[in-house]
Amino acid sequence: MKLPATFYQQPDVVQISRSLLGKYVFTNIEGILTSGRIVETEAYAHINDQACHSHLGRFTKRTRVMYEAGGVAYVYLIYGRYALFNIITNEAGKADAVLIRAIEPIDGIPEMLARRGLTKVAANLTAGPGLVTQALGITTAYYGTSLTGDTIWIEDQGEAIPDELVVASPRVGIDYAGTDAALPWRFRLKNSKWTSPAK
DNA sequence: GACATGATTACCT
DNA sequence: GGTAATCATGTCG
Repeated sequence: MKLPATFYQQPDVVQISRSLLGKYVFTNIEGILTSGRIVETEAYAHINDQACHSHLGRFTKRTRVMYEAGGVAYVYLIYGRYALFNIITNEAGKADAVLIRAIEPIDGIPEMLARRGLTKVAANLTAGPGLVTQALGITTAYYGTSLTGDTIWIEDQGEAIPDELVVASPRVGIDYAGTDAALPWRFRLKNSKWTSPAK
């Protein structure tokens, strides 16, 4: 079941971030179908969150797509090397986002290995936001792609993650955000070997 | 138009 | 555990 636009347009980005655990992200890029079970996410809120790129209503070429209605991809390049994949949520103008940090590889594993330049499946295949995009074939060319189309989408396969399997902790790599860096907006599946190693 | 830097990862010691 | 790689974006002039 492909998640509909209404799922992404709910108002609470932290709640969406939490509920994306156990969902499946698919890409159909260059004729190759790949997918993975989402095991780690982070929430970024437009309001009261200095770590969010849209903080204080910044509206630039990069953040433009964040202001669209929930259900589009926000992809950008970090450190000149890695594309990071975010899902825009909330209604148009609210500019909330969820970063996909790690997945458990499911479909198209040989293709994901090839894209990563690896020969066998290991924990580092998709454990990290820059690695997920490499494995799935997502690049900045997919900036603004609708998640209700047939290129990148998310499916609910009926799996519900109980609260005791969810670990909430501070987000990674945003020390510059001051007190907001302590918000427990990173969600991981407990005991999953596919979550990212970064603290 | 110049310049500093980051939602990171890989490889070296 | 330390650090180099590498470039689009944002900020300042």
